[in-house]
Amino acid sequence: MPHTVIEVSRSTLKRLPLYLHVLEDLHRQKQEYISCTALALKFDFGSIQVRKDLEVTGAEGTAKIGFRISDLIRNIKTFLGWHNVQDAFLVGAGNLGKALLGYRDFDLYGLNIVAVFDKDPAKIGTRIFDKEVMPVEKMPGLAARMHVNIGIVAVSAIAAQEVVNVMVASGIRAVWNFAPAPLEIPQGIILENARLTQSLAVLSNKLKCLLEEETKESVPCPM
Amino acid sequence: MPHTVIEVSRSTLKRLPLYLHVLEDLHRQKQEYISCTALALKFDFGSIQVRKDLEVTGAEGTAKIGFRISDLIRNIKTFLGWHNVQDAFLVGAGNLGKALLGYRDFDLYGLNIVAVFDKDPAKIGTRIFDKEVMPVEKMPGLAARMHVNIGIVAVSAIAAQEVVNVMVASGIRAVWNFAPAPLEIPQGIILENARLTQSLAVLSNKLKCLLEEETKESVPCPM
DNA sequence: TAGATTGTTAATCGATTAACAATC
DNA sequence: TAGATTGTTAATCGATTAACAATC
Repeated sequence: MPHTVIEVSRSTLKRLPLYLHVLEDLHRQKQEYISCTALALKFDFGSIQVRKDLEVTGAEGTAKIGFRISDLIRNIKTFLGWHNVQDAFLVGAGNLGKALLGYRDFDLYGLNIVAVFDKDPAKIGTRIFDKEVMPVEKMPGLAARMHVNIGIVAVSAIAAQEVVNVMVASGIRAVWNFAPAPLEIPQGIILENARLTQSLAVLSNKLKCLLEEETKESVPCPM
Repeated sequence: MPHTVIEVSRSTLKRLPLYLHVLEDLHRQKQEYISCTALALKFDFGSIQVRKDLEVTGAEGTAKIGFRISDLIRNIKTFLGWHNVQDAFLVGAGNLGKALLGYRDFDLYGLNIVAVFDKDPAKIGTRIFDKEVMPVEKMPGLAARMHVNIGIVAVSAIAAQEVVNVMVASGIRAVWNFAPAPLEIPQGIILENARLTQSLAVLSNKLKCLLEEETKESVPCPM
């Protein structure tokens, strides 16, 4: 049987964790089934979209009843690869790095930060959430030994490219970048930007529009 | 002259800060002009898209030369509303809250965190980056007095809805949410989710695909 | 002038939405 | 049975890409 390529849009991929959060919540409340219609009510998009999205994970529902919540959770997690927890290296022991280390739920999302690195000699050797901060030079050796695939960049924009270069040289396959800088990576390495300023840009523009509308008695904002 | 509505896609809005980062970098290096072609090289999308995006900000270039960098920076910032810095309240003095407070560049992006709130009595009264943590109950009074429009939610998923309710009651117009929970807000209030798990989902799925490709000798990943 | 680049209009592509038969 | 919901195919909508004239 030929394994067909499942084409998934970035948009769908981004909505799946939203469903997951709600589903896990309902699961804790001992609810067993949910329909797309009911699930869609939690969001500002329709039930057809929810059904389409769930379809890609291979979830199957029953007419009139809906989907078994435990099945959906399992399907989404498997689809995202969150069942096999991946080890990750974090570079940057600043405020953001600390926040990421302190986020206890990452293991639920398939991520396990196993080591922290920094360039600052003052930080090296200190412990953050029970993890020792190590010099960046130690990354290549450790990456190879521990078979780590994911690297998290939590340094300044200026330092980011250099960090990524070390990561790539260390054999890291996927980079999660929190620095507000465009990074250059070789073909075959995955780069995902978690840029806060993108989200802030959307917020700012909408707010600007809203405030202008009020003061200037101008045209309505497209919201 | 009739003020026409400028329809801007969310995608364009999200790319604008990317351009801005690069442009500010070039500006620091005293470069004066740049063409769309040159700017596009920094990203994994084409020059036509860059030109289209810049168009919405009202930027004007000259053939053969390109765009004046200082003009572009001004146009983008104005378009996003980042020239008029907005005051914001931050709720949640945990690790993420601290990281956000410590991010010194927010004022460049039109955001100025003026106060921090928390529910935890142990945190109230302490100082983080020179800002005193106050009880959430004080928010409504302060919001009205200080005319604060933006509220930043940096609390757990369970506490998030409650926090937003207080924000809305306080007269907050735009909510920037970092909690992994779908929030209900009344019409007319802006909600923007900065969810890390969305970004992580994309990364995880790509990595899963990459790793499966290697082991199973299966079909290539759509990257 | 020649060639690169802008500005704008048209074509393509993909994602969202709608429609409807099948099913429990 | 009737009605709600799934699963799937078709239509619409919007964003990206291409094409090309205008311009410096």
